[in-house]
Amino acid sequence: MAKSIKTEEMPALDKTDLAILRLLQQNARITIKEISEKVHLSSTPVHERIRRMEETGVIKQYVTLLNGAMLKKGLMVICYLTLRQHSKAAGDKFIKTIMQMDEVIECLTISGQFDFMLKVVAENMDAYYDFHVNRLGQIENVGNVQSVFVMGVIKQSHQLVF
Amino acid sequence: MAKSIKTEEMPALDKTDLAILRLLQQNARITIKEISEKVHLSSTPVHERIRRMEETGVIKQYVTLLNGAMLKKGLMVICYLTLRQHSKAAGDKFIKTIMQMDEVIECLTISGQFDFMLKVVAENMDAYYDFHVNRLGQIENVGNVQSVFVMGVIKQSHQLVF
DNA sequence: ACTGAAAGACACAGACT
DNA sequence: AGTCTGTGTCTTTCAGT
Repeated sequence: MAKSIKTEEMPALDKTDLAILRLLQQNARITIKEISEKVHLSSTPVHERIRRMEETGVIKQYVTLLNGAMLKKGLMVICYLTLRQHSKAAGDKFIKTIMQMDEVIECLTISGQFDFMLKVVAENMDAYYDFHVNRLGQIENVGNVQSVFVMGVIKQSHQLVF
Repeated sequence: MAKSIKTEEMPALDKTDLAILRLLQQNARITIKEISEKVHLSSTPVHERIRRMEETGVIKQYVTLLNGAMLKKGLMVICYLTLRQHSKAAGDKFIKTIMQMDEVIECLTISGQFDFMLKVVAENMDAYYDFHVNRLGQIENVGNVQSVFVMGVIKQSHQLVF
């Protein structure tokens, strides 16, 4: 008999797993040896636990965060928009287009008066204006668009395990 | 004699630096050896370039992205708020409080009708309600608060170098 | 599920071009 | 600014508890 359907397969993480995740969250390039010392285990079980968490999908990705201002990506804009029609096909087409846009580093579907929230990076205001008019504006089915400019980044954490 | 003051020290990144960043962005745990092979260099200059980019701050941090749904952090909320007074002291006090709140994984100062945009993670709606009333609501100087619920994450990229 | 040992791979520093 | 080479350290596998 089949097990009950779950949205996410839960691999039952223990305290050691969470301790390992806490360390990896803060520094993805930490060595397994250093983790082992901090969680008071030899490197073998730490290695195996990380491998398991990568496989089950608890660990999604190891990424490097870069300084936008030093890479000509100093402007960040939050961009809200509605679609004119909300059919599955229309939504999928919009999503497919957004996925290919490198400047769009985040896209969320949200509650409220707008359908989507985009986080867009650009070199400056001219570049953003170009994106707004010539790239967003070219997508069919896009209704209202509203831009909110980010004046400062106070906090940016990626820690889901405290 | 002192050098002229710059907001960001520009280390003049060349194509090789950008290629290295592109690889590190996608996988922070990639080995230097593997990078060297892909950029057609020996490991010594790659090692030195990475060290320099870490030091100058182009590389900010290596982080591990985890699956929120598997860690009882399935709910994401965008929370907008205004402060009642906008003095430097009042703002700093608010920021200090936000910094200590683990559930707040992002905080931006924004243009428009609100002062701040917060990204908050919670286990479920009850937990978020508790955060809203007992944690945010307890901070003095907070004026209007508006919550927008994230229904789906379409895209989440951290790539500033394409 | 863990330890400890051992082999292989890698990082890192030095000498040199 | 790069290659090559050596040494020490880390990863990864395996036998054993």
